[in-house]
Amino acid sequence: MSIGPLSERTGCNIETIRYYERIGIMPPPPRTEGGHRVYREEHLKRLTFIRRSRELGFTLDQVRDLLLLVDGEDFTCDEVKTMTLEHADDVHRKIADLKKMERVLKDMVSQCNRGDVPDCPVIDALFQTKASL
Amino acid sequence: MSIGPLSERTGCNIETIRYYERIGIMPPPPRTEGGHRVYREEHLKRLTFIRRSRELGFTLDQVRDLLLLVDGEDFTCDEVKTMTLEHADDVHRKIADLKKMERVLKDMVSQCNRGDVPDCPVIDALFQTKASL
DNA sequence: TATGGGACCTGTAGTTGGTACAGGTTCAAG
DNA sequence: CTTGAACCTGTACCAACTACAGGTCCCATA
Repeated sequence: MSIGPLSERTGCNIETIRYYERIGIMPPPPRTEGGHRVYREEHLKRLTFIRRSRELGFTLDQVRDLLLLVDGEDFTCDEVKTMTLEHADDVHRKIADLKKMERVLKDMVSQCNRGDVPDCPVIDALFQTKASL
Repeated sequence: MSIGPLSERTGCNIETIRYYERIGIMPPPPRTEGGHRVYREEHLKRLTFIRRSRELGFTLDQVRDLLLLVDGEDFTCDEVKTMTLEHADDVHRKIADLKKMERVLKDMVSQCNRGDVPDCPVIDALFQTKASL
């Protein structure tokens, strides 16, 4: 399988696959005589793992750690669980922050009923420091 | 007021203030003979506006647009309202995405009760493509 | 077997929103 | 007048890709 099909089967951009190889989270595959990359099922599996982890918001550094555990085969379920829970906490905090933002934005907009006058409560609110965030 | 005090009063990093000037969202202030930047209340007000907008998750491009409206003084409340609502929608979508992530992460972890065995349902799940996201 | 064009190659630069120096100058207090 | 804190410019770096430019390879068709 060349890089195009791998890209299609994983939904991962070709440039991104090469990027992953460059930064060392995908192994350099064998090449044809002419220099084209040749992939096998193991590469597909690994790339799927990476994409799935990224979709779930793990950073590439976290993915690297997960892959170390996978590659070493000496990981414990507990280590993985800890990493995942820590990440879940991060996500949880982000959600809380965004909810605050959303509330403030909606509050500002709700002040705003006056059509096309130039006096704008949203702009006024943005000039206030730390009103309610 | 020099850049240090402006930084302290706005909570905005000195390097960031200079960066904002470089990209053109803060106006170049007058200088002392020796070349040090000298700020007045109007700069403080503008930088506060920028920081507040950033805190609420507006991108610098959006801030630029808001500032155009503010500077032109020909904006209508309606334009600002529209921009803010669009941004609020973005935030809302991000929250929804993160909630999905959180749910999947917690689901994966909940499979995981087995202490220190090497067989790990989280890792297994990461090898699965698009199980439930 | 020749050929055309799509797929592939490398290397570099750009994106967003800053941060982190290095190496030099200025300001102001004592 | 000295000294050291604050300031200056310019460049490089971060994540996680994306987007070229300019060149090469592969393989299906004629």
